[in-house]
Amino acid sequence: MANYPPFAVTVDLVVLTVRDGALKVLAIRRSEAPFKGRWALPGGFVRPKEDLEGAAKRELEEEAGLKPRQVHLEQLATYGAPNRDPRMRTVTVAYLALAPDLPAPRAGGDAAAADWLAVDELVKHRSAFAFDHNQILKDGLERARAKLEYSPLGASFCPAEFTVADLRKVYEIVWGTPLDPRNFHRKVTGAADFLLPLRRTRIEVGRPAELYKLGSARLLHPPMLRPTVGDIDESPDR
Amino acid sequence: MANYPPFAVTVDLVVLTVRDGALKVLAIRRSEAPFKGRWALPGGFVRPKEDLEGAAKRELEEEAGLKPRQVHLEQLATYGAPNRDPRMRTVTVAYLALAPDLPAPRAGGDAAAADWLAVDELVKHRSAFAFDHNQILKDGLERARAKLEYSPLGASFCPAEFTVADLRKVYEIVWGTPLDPRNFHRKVTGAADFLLPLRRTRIEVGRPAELYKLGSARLLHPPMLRPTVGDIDESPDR
DNA sequence: CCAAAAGTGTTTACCCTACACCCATGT
DNA sequence: ACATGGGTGTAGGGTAAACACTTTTGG
Repeated sequence: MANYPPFAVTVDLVVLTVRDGALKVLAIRRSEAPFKGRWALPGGFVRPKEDLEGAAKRELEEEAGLKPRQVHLEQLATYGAPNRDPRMRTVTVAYLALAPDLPAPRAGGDAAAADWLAVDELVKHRSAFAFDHNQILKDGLERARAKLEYSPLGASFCPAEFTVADLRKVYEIVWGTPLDPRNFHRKVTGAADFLLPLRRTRIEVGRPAELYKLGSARLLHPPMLRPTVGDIDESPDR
Repeated sequence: MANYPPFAVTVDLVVLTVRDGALKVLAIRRSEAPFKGRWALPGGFVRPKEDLEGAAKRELEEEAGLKPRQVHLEQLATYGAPNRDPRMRTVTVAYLALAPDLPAPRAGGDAAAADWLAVDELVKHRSAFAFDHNQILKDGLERARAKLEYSPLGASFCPAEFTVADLRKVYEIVWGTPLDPRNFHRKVTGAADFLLPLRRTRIEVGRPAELYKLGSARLLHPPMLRPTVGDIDESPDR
């Protein structure tokens, strides 16, 4: 017990939001070596008397200016390859955060620049985050996409009051696939305790849309299924 | 960078198997303070040049006598409450392992006694594992139960060659609920690439059963749904 | 022949997809 | 009136639950 190998423990955050019609991830431009000048996920050391989720919430405030209240936060996975940080032996506990499109201060406490990067662009250009953050982002995206199917998590991207169309756009953007508005509507309004109607409407264009807030259900049952991409015809062109 | 709070990093294992018609978890009797004499999950420190999964595999061999080859192993979650170990600040990365009922050596390298404990009994008696291992076990059970629905993971509890009835018993034991043998049969044999028939049979009692090995599918589609426990009638008695 | 378990067929209900259609607003 | 999106109805196909029934062995 007296002796054990010492590790540095950090938390890293995959903070996702839907903004300008695209799925975006919060990234920090590194101002120090290693990987100076490269993008990285926000994160930092866990303090001696802080629990892991507490550290994640603190970083969320410090680096993203986001109040944990408004954000869904869950543990994603832990990464600890011996050489993931060239400076020292580090284990990082990654958290996934889903935030509505708030007018949040972009850069946090640190001097480094922070920005929302479009996930599609990152994937197209093979990203190039520092450390193993490409993998962490990939795992976070997959978790978020999978969870939309059976959880009320999509609403975490919406403001407190939203319309069915707002929610549908979140699904379409996160999944990158169009959904039938009519079937989507029936599905989410039909699920017990999933959406709570506010008996008010909001007008944008066309018929006013009913406003909802999230209900008490923690599961969407039956689940919303992602359209199977290559079910019969794999090639979209031609 | 020069200075950071040092942590001890450990891996803990939730090793599940089906044995004597019950779901069992591998437990170690602690021979040292704290929690001396109490049951705990097997685990240990991660070594300086070892990655996390490597550490989990090493513990699997050392403490359970299980070759990682025969076992499904996946990361479960990470636990790092500041006081989870009274001796020092420790973060543990928990792994979930699913093993067939091998004639495995019970006790491993350590002097401490190891045994398979029935999960039902533990839950009934409010367990009482050391540290936060009750929570870790609970999370591991939930993960295992959920994954049976949509993955070929149930077969990890079976030997390399098994019958549909073998697999069904795994599901029934892990979920604690009876399943219709006929619908189960149709479902698992109907899913593409899920089971590979070996064109041989095995005789126990009654009509010989076809032998199968696991196919290449990594997903069971459509999923096998757990019977909803309290769908209408919550009380089983009366 | 009977018991026991393996495996098939059939019925019914539900859910999903697709799309026709109506509704409520702004211009 | 018409454009625009919000929302409902409905027909067809597929999957699941329940259970009758047939098959293949051992006693």
